[in-house]
Amino acid sequence: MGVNQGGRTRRRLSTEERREQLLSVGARLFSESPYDDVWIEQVAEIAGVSRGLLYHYFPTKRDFFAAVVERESERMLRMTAAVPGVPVREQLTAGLDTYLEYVEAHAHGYRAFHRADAAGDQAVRRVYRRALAAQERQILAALAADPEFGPVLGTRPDTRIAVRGWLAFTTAVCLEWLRGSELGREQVRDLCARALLGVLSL
Amino acid sequence: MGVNQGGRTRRRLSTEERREQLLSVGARLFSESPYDDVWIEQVAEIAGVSRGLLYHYFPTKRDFFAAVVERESERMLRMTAAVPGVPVREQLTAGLDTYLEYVEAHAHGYRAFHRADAAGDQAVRRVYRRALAAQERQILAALAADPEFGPVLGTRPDTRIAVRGWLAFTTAVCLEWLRGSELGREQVRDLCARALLGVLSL
DNA sequence: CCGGTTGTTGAACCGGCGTCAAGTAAAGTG
DNA sequence: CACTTTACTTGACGCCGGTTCAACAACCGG
Repeated sequence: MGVNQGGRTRRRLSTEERREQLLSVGARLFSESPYDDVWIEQVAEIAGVSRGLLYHYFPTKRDFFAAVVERESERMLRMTAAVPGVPVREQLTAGLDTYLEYVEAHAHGYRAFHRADAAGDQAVRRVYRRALAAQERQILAALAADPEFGPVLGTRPDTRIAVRGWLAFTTAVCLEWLRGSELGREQVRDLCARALLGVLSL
Repeated sequence: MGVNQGGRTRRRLSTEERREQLLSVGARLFSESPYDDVWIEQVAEIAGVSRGLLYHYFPTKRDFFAAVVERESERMLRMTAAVPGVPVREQLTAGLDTYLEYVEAHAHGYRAFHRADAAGDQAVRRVYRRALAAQERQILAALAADPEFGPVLGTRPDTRIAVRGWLAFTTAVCLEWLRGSELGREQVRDLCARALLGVLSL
């Protein structure tokens, strides 16, 4: 009694702490294995907690996954907020630098986040799409505000899709980078920057 | 007796026909719902067949999904085979045209195929990655054979990653295109072509 | 030290996957 | 028209992971 399977005495955390811990474990597991290879029991065991507790914090496994994705998307958006007033060509390099910094620092969460693209159900997808749309909006706004790009691109209908595609490009490159890392951060940054300018080529 | 739930008399197909039919139904369902929202029973019912028969053709649900993905990847590679000798700038437009033709004609399969990216287990992922690697190889070979691109790009380490990223770009744009289709096929083609040339910009 | 609040447990339930044995009937073969 | 072959059905069962819920125990105020 009073002990769990690890042999340590049970610790009672605050709701916030426990929630955070569970999401953290989830991010790690979901980054390593696809959705249905992640056992709810596995999450509980690693967290040193019972299966039932997870269902106290999250209604279903999917909601749990959605929460992991949402937490990561919030963190990502917070870190990559645009700096208004600066020309796109400069802002791009700086923005990509912080983005890549985030990717390196939260590789697990980043991978888990991008699993929501194809793996999730409607609810998970909605969270994912909202995050993507926010990034997209951020970029489009920065482009529109720039005297070099704004006037030209505003009139073209494919600008939005191009930006969305570029996000997919960047994501794929980053995931590949995390995987093998045959490239340095600067190379990745320059490649992605070149890609955006190329896609929008005038 | 002698009738299944649809009320029609049972039809006996050849192994190949039945297999093809099941994969076809699978492609449709997997394109509409994520992996675990697709019941094996649902597939059987739509095919007008018993649950047991599916397990006669495919050992497990995952093998079934893997077979759907593989079938689609084969079809895709068959249709987008490169034409040697032709300069990349010309080949690119033609190749993208057939690719987009494939995407439109087999939208279900295309979507189902790209679910394997994040949804599948190891076996499914392997099939997916093999298909992607084949496309990548195809493009790299075409680039290497071209007098304009070959000599320059062969020396750069980021060419492979750039191509992989471009595939992600193209995929994202196509999925978006299928979804809302605010763009015409020519626009999508030109956008993707511009993207590749831009990424490889010298 | 006691009682209430609340984080937490353990076990049972449910529903889909996967198995199997025994059979049914549609096509080919003579 | 028998006879064989084999695609296909049926239904029952075990298993396993997601999900539920009543009871428990750790902390806190009095």
